[in-house]
Amino acid sequence: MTTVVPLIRALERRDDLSADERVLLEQLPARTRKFSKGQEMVAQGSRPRESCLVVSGLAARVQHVGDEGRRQITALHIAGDFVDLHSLLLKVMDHSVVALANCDVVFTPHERLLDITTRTPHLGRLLWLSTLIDAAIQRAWMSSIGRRSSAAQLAHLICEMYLRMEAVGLAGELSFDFPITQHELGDTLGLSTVHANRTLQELRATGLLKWQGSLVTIADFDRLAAFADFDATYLNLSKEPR
Amino acid sequence: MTTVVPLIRALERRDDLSADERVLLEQLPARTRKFSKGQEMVAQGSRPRESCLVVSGLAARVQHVGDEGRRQITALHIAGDFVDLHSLLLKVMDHSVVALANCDVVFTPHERLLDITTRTPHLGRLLWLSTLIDAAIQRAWMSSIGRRSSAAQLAHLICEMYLRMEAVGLAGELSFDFPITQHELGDTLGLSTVHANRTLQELRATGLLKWQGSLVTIADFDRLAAFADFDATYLNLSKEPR
DNA sequence: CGCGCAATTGATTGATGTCAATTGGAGTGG
DNA sequence: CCACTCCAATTGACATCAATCAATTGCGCG
Repeated sequence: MTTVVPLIRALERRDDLSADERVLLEQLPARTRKFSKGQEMVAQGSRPRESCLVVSGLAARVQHVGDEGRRQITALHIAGDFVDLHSLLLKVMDHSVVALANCDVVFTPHERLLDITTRTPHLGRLLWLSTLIDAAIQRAWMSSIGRRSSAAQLAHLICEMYLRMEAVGLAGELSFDFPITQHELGDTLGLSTVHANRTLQELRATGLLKWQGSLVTIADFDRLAAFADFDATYLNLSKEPR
Repeated sequence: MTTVVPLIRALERRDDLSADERVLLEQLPARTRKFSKGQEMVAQGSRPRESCLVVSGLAARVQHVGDEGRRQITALHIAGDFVDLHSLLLKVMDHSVVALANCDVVFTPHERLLDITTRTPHLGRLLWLSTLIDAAIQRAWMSSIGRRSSAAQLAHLICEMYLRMEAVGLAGELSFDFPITQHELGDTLGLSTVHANRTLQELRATGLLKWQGSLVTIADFDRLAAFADFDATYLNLSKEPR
């Protein structure tokens, strides 16, 4: 099952795995499904019996607000991200998961994951950790939405996505593919589409980054990070015993 | 150790505990400390060796943004909330925890908690669950900050806090004690103090709630919830096998 | 009584949303 | 290859919302 390789790599970024643990993960039943741009992979209000992992593409957690079609994207997920471990214990989805680009996604039954947490508590903790990192990212976003200027907020997001992409080998020389629509960008920043567009133009005008098609290129990471008041601690990209 | 009673009650709200599990929890070493309003109980950037649980009072997770003293409150915690399980695996705090009112807080060593996750995976999952619920609340807040009008956002917060207080027996007849400053309220809603004040007045003017001193009284929960577009699913207040 | 902090107010500026076009580019059928 | 369609990106004008600045009021407490 090469499909779980991204997961193994993702967990190993945070802590060492024993050979046994790696085997356990490789033995996970993995049902691969493809989703095309715009498709919903997990529905708000549903009670999933499997959790899913993004193997390639870009997925978003989406929450619908009010009855006028407003929505907020509360997380973005790339290859190696366990998008939906939350439903393992939360049972009822409080949000939906949508493909923003074509995605390959692997589904694994809840009972097998629970089994892993029982048999190897350390692996269980690493899964737990993965959801804790999601939560840390959510806090960072919350602070961004609430307290940063729209330009700084966008810059912050770009710094984060670059480092996350870079960590899984998806980034080039200060550049990465970010196939997100300005409408969707607005939904993640808590801005209208029009303002998302203007914010993006403002950031381009500073010369700190280029954004052509879906390719984002950072001119100077340190200056961009300074502009965004970005501190990567919350991404937990370093390896520690957990 | 009667100090962990709030924790046991909190976990039991979500799933049944066996007698053994209850004993394990009761045997947790519990160092009780008092914090007065404004005091910091966990510092951003630190590496705690204990996790803490609020026994009484009101605590907030705070994130500092930029260098002009801006800050965002990313969570509020009341009696029975395990405020700082996050540091158990995250290691470095990405936020600090502050007392908004005088608090009694219990600290438990990380190694004992890790030990529990190893010995009783089910209890480990319930601790995990507690952080997942925190994350679900964070998502709801994110959607509120990003997509709701300030009045609806405040109404949403009130609905949430009422149900949470009610669940631990801290609410009266549609009322509860909410000792939060308008400045702090602004920091949780992502608004300036002045605007927090005006939003509060606006909500008072609708007649949906009263707020005298620190006592919040909801006139009509259903209408308030409708106004706020509030759906309690994310609070996971029902009991399920996890 | 007076200090100090929280709450409140008014005036003004700045940021963001909304509405309504227009432009641009990719894909499609002729 | 061209006309056409669709959707994303962009623009301008305008209306609202929210931040800021600067007082002022209210209240608990020594």
